[in-house]
Amino acid sequence: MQTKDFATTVLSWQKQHGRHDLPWQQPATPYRVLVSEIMLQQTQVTTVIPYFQRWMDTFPTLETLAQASEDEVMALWQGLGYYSRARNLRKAAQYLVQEFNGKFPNNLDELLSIPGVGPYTAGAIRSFAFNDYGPIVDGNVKRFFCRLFGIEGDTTRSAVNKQLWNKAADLTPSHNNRHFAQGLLDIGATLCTPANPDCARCPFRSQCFAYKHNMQKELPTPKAKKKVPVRKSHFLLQRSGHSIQLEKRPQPGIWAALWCLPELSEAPASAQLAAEFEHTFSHFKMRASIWSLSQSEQVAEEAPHNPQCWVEQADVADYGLPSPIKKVLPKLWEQD
DNA sequence: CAGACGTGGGT
DNA sequence: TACCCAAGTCT
Repeated sequence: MQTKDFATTVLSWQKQHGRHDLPWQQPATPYRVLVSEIMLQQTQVTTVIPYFQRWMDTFPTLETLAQASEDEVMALWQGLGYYSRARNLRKAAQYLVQEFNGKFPNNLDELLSIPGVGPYTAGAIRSFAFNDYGPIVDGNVKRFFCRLFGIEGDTTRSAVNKQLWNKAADLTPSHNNRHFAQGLLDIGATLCTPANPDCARCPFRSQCFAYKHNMQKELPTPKAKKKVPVRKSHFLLQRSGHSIQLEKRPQPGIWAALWCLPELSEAPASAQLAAEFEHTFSHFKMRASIWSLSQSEQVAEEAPHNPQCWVEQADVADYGLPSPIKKVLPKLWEQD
């Protein structure tokens, strides 16, 4: 298929059936595109929308973000996951203000030098913000291309990945990139879905390898699934009046830079079990116990390596907490 | 290269 | 329920 034919079909479909009312599309300024693309990494559109709105209300410009504290940023990002994105987004704003005088570069190499911006996001910024040639390969495009062209094999393998990027580079037009990129994503997100793709409405049906060979379920090649290990975690509940003790999580590691109950290396000798929870991450399952010490034992703690603080119940919302911790907090406040 | 890195929606 | 996996990047 020729580049022009492919692009023409995508653009035509996009105009009629694509998404035109996503919050970050109007207006698609470089800053708004950057924020949305970082938020959308491995995260669904419906989850991102309220976070994006709150973010823009709080940090309307690159400069306001560059001046924000890490804690402010983490508090706004709490619940969205992959928190390095939030730390990097703040660094990105500072970097762009310092090194580029707050004006976004539009070439690939300089975009790739921005913290948290990889090949996909760099291409997305070029396409969405500058309407320039900017090939993108994300999960949607991978799925669409693997089916359309009959590309087999684990898409995380470098050879397969390279093949997909070469396809994208070839098929991406030199005009109308904003609508082309959106069309590519929308075809993947609304037609060429992981389960039960809507082939009947697909403009590429007649050329699709997977449709022709009835291999929609086999393509893209499913990843080998690994089972996640279980790790035991212990947290310390210390209360004083209406306040609770929090500790800033170290970096690197899970929940880095969030505030959390202090984590212990093992269960305390004489302590009361205040609560338990299980939380499954992408790569392990946490089985957590929360321990409260009696009044007399409360001071007996080693010098903390991480910042600690006491927070009033009413002020907890100002702190970025891990989701399962935030969920268990009401149960903890009820206790004596 | 393989693993770390979160959470919630959809089936 | 359990499992897949989402507009990926960094180390």
